[in-house]
Amino acid sequence: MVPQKDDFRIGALSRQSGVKIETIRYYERIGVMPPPPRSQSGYRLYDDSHLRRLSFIRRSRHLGFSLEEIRGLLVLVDGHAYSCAQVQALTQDHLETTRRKIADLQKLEGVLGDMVAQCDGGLVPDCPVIDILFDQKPGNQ
Amino acid sequence: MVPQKDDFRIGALSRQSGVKIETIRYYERIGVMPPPPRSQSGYRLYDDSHLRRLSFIRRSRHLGFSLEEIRGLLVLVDGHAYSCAQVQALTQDHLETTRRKIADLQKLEGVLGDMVAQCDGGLVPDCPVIDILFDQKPGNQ
DNA sequence: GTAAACCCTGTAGTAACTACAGACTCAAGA
DNA sequence: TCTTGAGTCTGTAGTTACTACAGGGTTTAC
Repeated sequence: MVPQKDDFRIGALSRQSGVKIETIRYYERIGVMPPPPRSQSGYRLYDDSHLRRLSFIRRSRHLGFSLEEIRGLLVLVDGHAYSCAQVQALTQDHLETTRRKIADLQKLEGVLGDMVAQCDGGLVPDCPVIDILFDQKPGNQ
Repeated sequence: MVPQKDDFRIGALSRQSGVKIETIRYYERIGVMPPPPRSQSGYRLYDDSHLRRLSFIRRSRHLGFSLEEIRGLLVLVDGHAYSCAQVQALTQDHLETTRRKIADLQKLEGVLGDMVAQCDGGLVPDCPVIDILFDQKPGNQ
């Protein structure tokens, strides 16, 4: 492929996409980014389609999709065979996972909040938080 | 140390604590669990103090404390030099981190929910979720 | 021409585990 | 007592998603 005016190297792609150079190379290695053409000196040459794909990956990562989930989405898109139903199902799954994580964290928050509330912040080596973690609740002694 | 009646081996500790054998050995390797005495044949021998410490670690992990945070707590406890104020501060930090995670996930939930809501689940290769991820919002074309 | 920035591949590290492999030990049953 | 399977050991490597070099080649700006 002859270098084109709109080709850019990995540093430029990194700056434009907000994804680190090393991460871009990692994505290529694990296959979610296609290997781009190279210059005579071996430099990777990217065009706008790569930038769009990388931005897709980045947005999806920011939304908490795992790389494997992103790979699944990209397989659908690359094959031009996806249906809106398929994508919706994947996204719905992810949404439900997110909700479960929130619920788990909220339980945690509750427990932690209770623990902290039992602390009077004194200067003595005696603390209800430690007791709880050592399962030495006042009722257990 | 002469084997004592209340000594038990790693499998028993694993069953009693709910922490896997390999994880126990990992905790020892990274220093949050002390190396226990050994039998003549080289088997690790644990007593109730180890079980208590491991349960502390497990509870803290379940509460989302990182191993490094747990290490910090254990340093305080081991030195018998902690104050309730120190522990409270660490726990409060952790509580605030948990709250931030919840907030982040709730934002995510909102975005994902909006995305899914735009899907009519059709059978055609045309999906607002994909468009959004490719930054091809209707208003961007 | 020079020096710094850029890029390459390969390797290894992070956090918190997890899973072998190969070899030794123990315990239960015959 | 012998046998066999379970238990344990150390060492190594893998998981996920990056991240950070090292050493060497290339490009760019002054």
